[in-house]
Amino acid sequence: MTDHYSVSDKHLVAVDCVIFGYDIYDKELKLLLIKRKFEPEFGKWSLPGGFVKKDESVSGAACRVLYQLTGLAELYMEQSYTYGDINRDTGGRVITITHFALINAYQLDPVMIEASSAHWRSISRIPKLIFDHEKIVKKAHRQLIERIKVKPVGFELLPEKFTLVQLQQLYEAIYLRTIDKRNFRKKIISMNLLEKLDEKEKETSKKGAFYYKFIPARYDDFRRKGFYFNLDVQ
Amino acid sequence: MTDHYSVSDKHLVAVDCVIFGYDIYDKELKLLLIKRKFEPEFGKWSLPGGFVKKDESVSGAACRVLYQLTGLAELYMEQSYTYGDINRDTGGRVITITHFALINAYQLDPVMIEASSAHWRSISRIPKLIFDHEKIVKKAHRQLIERIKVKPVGFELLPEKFTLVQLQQLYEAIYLRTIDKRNFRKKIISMNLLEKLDEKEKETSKKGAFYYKFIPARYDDFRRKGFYFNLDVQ
DNA sequence: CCAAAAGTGTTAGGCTTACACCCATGC
DNA sequence: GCATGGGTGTAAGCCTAACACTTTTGG
Repeated sequence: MTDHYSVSDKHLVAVDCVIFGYDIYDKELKLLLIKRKFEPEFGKWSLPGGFVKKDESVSGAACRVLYQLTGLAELYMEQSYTYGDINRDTGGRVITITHFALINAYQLDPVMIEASSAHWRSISRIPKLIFDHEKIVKKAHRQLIERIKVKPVGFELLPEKFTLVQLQQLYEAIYLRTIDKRNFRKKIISMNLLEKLDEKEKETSKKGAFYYKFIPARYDDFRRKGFYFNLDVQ
Repeated sequence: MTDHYSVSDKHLVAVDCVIFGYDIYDKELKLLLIKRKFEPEFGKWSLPGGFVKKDESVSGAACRVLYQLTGLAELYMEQSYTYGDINRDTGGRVITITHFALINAYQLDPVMIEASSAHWRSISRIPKLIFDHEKIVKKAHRQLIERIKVKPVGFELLPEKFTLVQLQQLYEAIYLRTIDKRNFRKKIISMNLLEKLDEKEKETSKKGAFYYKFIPARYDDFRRKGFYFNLDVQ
């Protein structure tokens, strides 16, 4: 009998990463983009990516790409979608499994970023990207919006200590709309997942705003009891 | 400079299809499974699948697999998830992009099914499947549940004319729980997407139940006006 | 006339939304 | 003392969930 495995076509398989970051100072959701370092499309803006190797899993490849770019392991990462059109990459037939990652921009080593010629670009001012990368970004952003509504992943984008104002601004930056302050606070506080610290953030106001921190263990506990996170608020 | 494309590893890439069907008579959600026709795992239960060829897109490959198995084109199909662990397939390193499809089991040619040694199996009595196919099925089923809550795709699984009782039973079969009859009817009727026919289904009751049909054009119209489908009901 | 399935409304409570003023402090 | 941003409560309305009886008709 024929060996279906050995007679079948093989393909280049890549991973591309939509890396989201957030800047509490200019209050914008950002993407980590690179200038492509090889042909075709040398020097053009692109998502960070790489080919999947023989001896690594697809998610392993995504982690490697992230690690090589940022020096960070253990980031929040999720598979987004797989793009497999024949001519999506002008350099050859490449199937790409895209992922999105959330990183706290403050953990990031600026030297590393510089070395990779990577740059943060605001989600609302994305430059022209190669291939189908703009479509990939749009889809990942829609998925991020759905995700932060129902899973406490927004904290991955913030420093460990943050104010409620900062948390709300993060959600506004992702949703790309404003949120009612009182409704937002009521909802997040009522979930009982935050610890209010005694310390205040005093850079942005005279009165100062209390810092909070997210308690992952409490979320895990509540989840086991059937609780659902929800920050879908007007 | 090195050509990153030509020096990179290539992989076998497959598609696997989780094909959902529904039987209005035994009121169960079913999966179309096949007995594998080559080694390894010859003769074992498996999802229908196939390798992606050089000259076809990933979604094209999924359509081909579906068409070869069922003779049907233009089915509802959606990409589910990509599985890329190194040893997930014992026959070799294969990355698979899974899809789920919804088919109206009555359109299906039984001869075709027979020829492919395919069989419908109830979702609640899935046999042991090869590789990671059980995990694939679970994820696809969860995605189907989320999808039919917010998109009118359930009608793909029913004949063109159906009763409200049948529609509710379909939702119950997918959700794997009961739904309150009055709440369900109120909600689906209030969406104004169904046309009530004059004709009655009289096989299952003496009184008979009115047939309805789904009006896709009305859904498209409402969607454009910002309406959201929702059948997440208790 | 009776068994079997179809069909129908109402109410209570919870959740979402909308909305405006006081507080604390540095300058 | 005033400008700036932080922080707080309530009421209306909508949506969801719970719940039981009547209708129709073939046999």
